[in-house]
Amino acid sequence: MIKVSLKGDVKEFESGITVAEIAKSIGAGLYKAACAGKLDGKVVDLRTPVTKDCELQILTFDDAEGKKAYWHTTSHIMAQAVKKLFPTAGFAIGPAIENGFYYDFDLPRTLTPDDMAKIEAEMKEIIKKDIPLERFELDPKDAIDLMEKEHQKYKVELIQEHAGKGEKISFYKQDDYIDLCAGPHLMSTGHVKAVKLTNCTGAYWRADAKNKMLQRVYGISFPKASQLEEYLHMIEEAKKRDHRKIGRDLDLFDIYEEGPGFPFFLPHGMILRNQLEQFWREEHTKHGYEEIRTPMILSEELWHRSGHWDHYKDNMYTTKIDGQDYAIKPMNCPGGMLVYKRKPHSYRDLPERLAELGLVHRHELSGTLHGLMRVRCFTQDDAHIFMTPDQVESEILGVMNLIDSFYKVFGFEYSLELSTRPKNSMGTDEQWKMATDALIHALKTNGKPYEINEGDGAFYGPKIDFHLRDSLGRTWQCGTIQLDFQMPERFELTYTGEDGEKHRPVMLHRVIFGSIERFIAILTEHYAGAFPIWLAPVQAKILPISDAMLEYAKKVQAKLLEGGLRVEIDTRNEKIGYKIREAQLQKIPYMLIVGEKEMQNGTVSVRGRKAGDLGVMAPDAFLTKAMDEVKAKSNDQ
RNA sequence: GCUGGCGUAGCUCAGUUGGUAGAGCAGCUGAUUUGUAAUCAGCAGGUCGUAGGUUCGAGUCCUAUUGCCAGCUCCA
Repeated sequence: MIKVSLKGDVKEFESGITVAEIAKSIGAGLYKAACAGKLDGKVVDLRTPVTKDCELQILTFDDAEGKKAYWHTTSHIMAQAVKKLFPTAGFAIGPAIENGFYYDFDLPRTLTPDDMAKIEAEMKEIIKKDIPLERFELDPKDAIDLMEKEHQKYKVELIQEHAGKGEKISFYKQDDYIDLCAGPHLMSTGHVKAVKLTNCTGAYWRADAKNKMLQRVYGISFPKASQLEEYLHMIEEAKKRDHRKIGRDLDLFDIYEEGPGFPFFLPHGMILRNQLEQFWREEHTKHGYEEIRTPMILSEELWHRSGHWDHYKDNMYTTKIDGQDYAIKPMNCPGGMLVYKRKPHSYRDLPERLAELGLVHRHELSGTLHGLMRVRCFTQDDAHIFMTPDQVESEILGVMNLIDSFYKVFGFEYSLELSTRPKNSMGTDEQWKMATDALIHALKTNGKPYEINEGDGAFYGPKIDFHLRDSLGRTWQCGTIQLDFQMPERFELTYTGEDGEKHRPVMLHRVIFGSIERFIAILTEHYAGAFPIWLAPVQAKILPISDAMLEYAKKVQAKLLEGGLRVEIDTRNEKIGYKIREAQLQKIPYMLIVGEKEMQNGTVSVRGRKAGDLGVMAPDAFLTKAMDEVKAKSNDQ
């Protein structure tokens, strides 16, 4: 007999009893809901025998790991359905992802929406039949034989990779469908309830464009039909937040066919942008930065010197002037180098923090363009910090704090990633080690958790990236801090030290918004277009009830404009309900309704876009309230 | 760039087996002068992404091209 502790409740079982059987002994409901087990903190398959005293947790769909097993099983059900419809199908990989699962198939023809419906119907059949998933293990050699017999070349390739580890290879079998898989899985297909295939696209085997393109089918499943409906509803809601749609609707920005990847900023978008830039300038001035602006077109020779030509020329636009070769800047750094070199520097001048809102152009692949999130021309809120080696850490920490303070203003969550030396890079191992160690040390001092992306650094140095999470759960790289020992070398930057000798400064590239364009896109989706009052293009709209109040409305507007508020009047001959509806749809923070009563009393009736009717007040009182909120950058409107 | 889907009025979309385009909203005009999310009526608006081809005839079928969308890849 063995003792198993379940949420602190200790029970005795026969040694060798499986996790699933333990779940069953507790109740049929739990058995049906069970997705996997957690044995002494380790996730295990439900079929795992328990042979010693332990602590056990039965994982269900409500647990992250359970959800994964649930979705992964659904992906196997999809594969079984595909095998029935396409007996010669090749199977690559089919993991659970953040929301649902996918499976990559090698099929004789491309799938149509009609096929998707058929696969879905077949999956429902398989679920109805409640086919048990059986787990078995083979030696690597036998595993390869089995998959070769099944004509599964991708699986053979996967097993060959695992073979070296000398472990047994596990499989799961449902009827005639056998799949290589580590698990864990549900006990049978009937435990999966509501299923929906959501998308079908191409994807390369091992994500390499040189390999064959497979067909990736995405789907999601839930234990209850209502949960599936809720999920689909949430997706619909998220779509309404799409910055491309809101951008057009609110007159913020747009992209036209005439300039793929080159966005236009419309009047309201320009106000938003200018507010962000103003905030940015104020903060940078406070933190000891000096703003510069460098030219957009510079000679090709400069880009050879900087190393961009060798490492980045495929993404660069070029032009000829008077027969000479020039390039349009894809980054601001070389210009910054020239500015640093304008005069001799003393160690007393350092750090020199040169900031630049620099418009850069990069030739991105056409298929990667996405609204303002990914464009071919964008403004980096760049800065290059030149410093002595012993200033490196405090400068990095200073930038990390500055970034943190910016993101807090918008209420953003972010995660940190450290990217190390890529294959195609400049500099010596020693320099890279020094730079990477400096970043790691700063990260440790800063104390926030971070992930490491091996080989994902810039060609001139390692970096710390700041990833913001958007309303759809996608993460976008915004802020980045990149340490650079190369550029100062290449441009022969120097400063005179305390010892009177020439020294090489260290340089830091950094951005906070990353790209103003991308940041505005994320903001637009984050707020669903309802920007806090300090950013709102129109902060208040005066809605006269009839033409008789127009004169009074203009007086109120003049007063508020005078006070620094962005105010418009809806002068149209429409009913008040209509004007309110329009202002609401335009997400204007405050509506000021003026009718007979307000005109006589010299007041305005204030309506908040979220709060509704806020009562009557004098224009001055409203102005004070609104301007206080602007100043506080509050998001309470 | 690759794979697949799509491209009709400013926006959202109809358009039947190929027989030379239609609605709602927005716009304009008129009436209405209105109290917290859509007043009524009229008018105007499109060489159906572009270029070829098939056909007596193409928004509809074929080819190419371009843009958009989803994903791969890439990255701020």
